[in-house]
Amino acid sequence: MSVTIEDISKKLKLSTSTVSKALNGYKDVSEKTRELVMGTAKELGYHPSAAARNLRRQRTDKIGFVFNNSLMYISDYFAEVIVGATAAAEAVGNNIVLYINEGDSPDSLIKLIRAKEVDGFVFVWNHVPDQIVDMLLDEKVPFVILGRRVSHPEASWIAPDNYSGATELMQHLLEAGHTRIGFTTRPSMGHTNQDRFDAYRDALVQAGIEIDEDLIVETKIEPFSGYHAAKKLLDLEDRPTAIFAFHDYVAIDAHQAIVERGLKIPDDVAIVGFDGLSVSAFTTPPITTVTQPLAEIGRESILMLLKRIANNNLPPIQKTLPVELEVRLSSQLKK
Amino acid sequence: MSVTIEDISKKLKLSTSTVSKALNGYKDVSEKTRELVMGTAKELGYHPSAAARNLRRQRTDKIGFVFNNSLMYISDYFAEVIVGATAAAEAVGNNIVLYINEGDSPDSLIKLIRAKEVDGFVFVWNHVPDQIVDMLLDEKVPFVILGRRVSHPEASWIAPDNYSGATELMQHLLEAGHTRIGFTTRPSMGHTNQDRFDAYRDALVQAGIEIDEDLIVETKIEPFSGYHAAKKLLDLEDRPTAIFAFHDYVAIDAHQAIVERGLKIPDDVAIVGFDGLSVSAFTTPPITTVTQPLAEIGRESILMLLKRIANNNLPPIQKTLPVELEVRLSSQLKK
DNA sequence: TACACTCCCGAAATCGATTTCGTAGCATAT
DNA sequence: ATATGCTACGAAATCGATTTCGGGAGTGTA
Repeated sequence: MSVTIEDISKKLKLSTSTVSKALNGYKDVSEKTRELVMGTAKELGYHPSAAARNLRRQRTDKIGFVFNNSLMYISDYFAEVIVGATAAAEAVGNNIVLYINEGDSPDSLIKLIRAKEVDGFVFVWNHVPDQIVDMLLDEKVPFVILGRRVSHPEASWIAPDNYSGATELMQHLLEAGHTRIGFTTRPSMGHTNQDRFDAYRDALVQAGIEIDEDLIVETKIEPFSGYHAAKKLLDLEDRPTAIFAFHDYVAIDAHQAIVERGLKIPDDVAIVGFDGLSVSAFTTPPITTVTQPLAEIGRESILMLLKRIANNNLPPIQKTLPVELEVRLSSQLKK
Repeated sequence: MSVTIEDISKKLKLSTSTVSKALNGYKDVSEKTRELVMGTAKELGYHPSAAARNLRRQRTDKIGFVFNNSLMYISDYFAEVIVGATAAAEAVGNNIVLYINEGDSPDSLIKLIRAKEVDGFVFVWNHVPDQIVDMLLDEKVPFVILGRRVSHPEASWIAPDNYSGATELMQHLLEAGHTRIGFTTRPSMGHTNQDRFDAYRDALVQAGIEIDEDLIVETKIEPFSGYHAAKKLLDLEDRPTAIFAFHDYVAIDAHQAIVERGLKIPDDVAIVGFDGLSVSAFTTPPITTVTQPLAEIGRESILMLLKRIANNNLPPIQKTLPVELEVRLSSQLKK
């Protein structure tokens, strides 16, 4: 049996009320008793039962981190985010509970909410369906969406500045003299994809280059999808001299396709990715990308969520974080 | 206010006892009332309060997953493990709570134990100090160490078969005709390192090749450490024709050093890694490695832990999992 | 009729903390 | 002397479930 508050109270011949108040910094406890209580608490190795606290205070000091199975494909993204988030949470005595949840069924989420397993959620998702956002707002559960902005005006989110990142990438490619730039996209245009595509299109238009629909190819969210997309681009009669893969993993796939064709990177085809996954630095040549402050995003998501937990009636917080162009060999200037 | 068991009992004019028993499958409830209770529970959207259950049942159905900061360096290892583990845990209604904890101070662990935040721990650590193992055994907390075997006979662990994996790697290199094989090691020899090194040494001895101490170089657990180690090897007068990096990240570092020297992989220097991190497939050429069934390790660690939670007096479980040699271009046969 | 035995159900204790409210004891003001 | 205020503490309610124990109603047996 573990040490409870009662053990302390009996030993000191005090009431449990007083002991609890002494431990929790209430003012109606004399300095002398407080020291006594603190002392014996440490001496006995007392730590309050989480369950009892949770039940009484109706909060858990736990935060749910919700992933979907794409976790495995973005593991280093995840790892950095989680490190930042965990540190921020632990600093204020909170813990992080992991959930893997596919977006299509809100049932298990509802269960978590009803059971009060956590005080709030951070979604590290490619896509949080509107249905779920509505449900969460309905249930008045504090939540923050990480890595992706959503349309609902009442939702809080924190996301990288995809548009300006993609603009920098395009600027970089245009300055290098590329005029035919391929773009890989996703079948369903989420905001992330849309923003990066908008930047692609706008940059071309501003440079006076006409959009060639042939240069825009679809990739699915599955292995080798970027590989096939790149092949399609390389098969074009008027082959692009650069490929803007909208995600580092797609860039790595494309890299492979290019190498297999016997083409040189960046001389024959330059390639750039997005998101700053660490793997993009390990290819030969390493791939130019746009990096995000991942640990900071993780940290910030926790801080945002804690604010909402403290007061869920605050206006939603929506943050766009600056990104940074990281030029690597895969897109070196043409001479 | 959320729906409690009392709401159901009032609506049906039953006692809370009966409602609880109906929901939890007790036999002393008639089939009729059970259906009634189940029905209105669903109708009202009832889910039992986690805190109340935990308090009364003295268990949380939560498992603590403890990492240290190296998490960032082994993110895809982590990701696969966690996916397997989470799936296994959710299948039996358990959840996973993440903790990042440096091995040196057991204080925060003690707090978690005393507060009964979780029912047990899985340590995904490079190194769990004996001090902590002893403490956990003392406190009778169920725990499993993942990815690394430990000396203490009472500890449960699950780890890859490092010795036979490294043996296969060495066999592969020896068959390719290599006789001078460099090995990168760690300053403090843990079991993992030791097993891989033993296999290295034994394979050489069996092949009648003398151990050359110059070919064994140290790496620290920090970025670029493998890079420097490889350079040291390449600087030798009688340069090795192959490098056995004891970890994929070290292999990637070494890869870079070799490329910078203008040497060709595998013609001038072959290279092999260990652990099957997915990044090792993305280099050019991709790096030969030994893969582990990571998702299974994650899953298995949960099952082992659950057994210990059910009965912590069981004899410890210690599992070695088979690994698989994955030959890639970085060590292709010499002609 | 008496007794034993099942089948269902409810009262109440319990898990371990937090928090409200009341008050004894003492000092100070009127 | 009475009123007022302040400090420091304790009694008891409370959070929401689980679980033990006891017993009424109904059936079967001697």
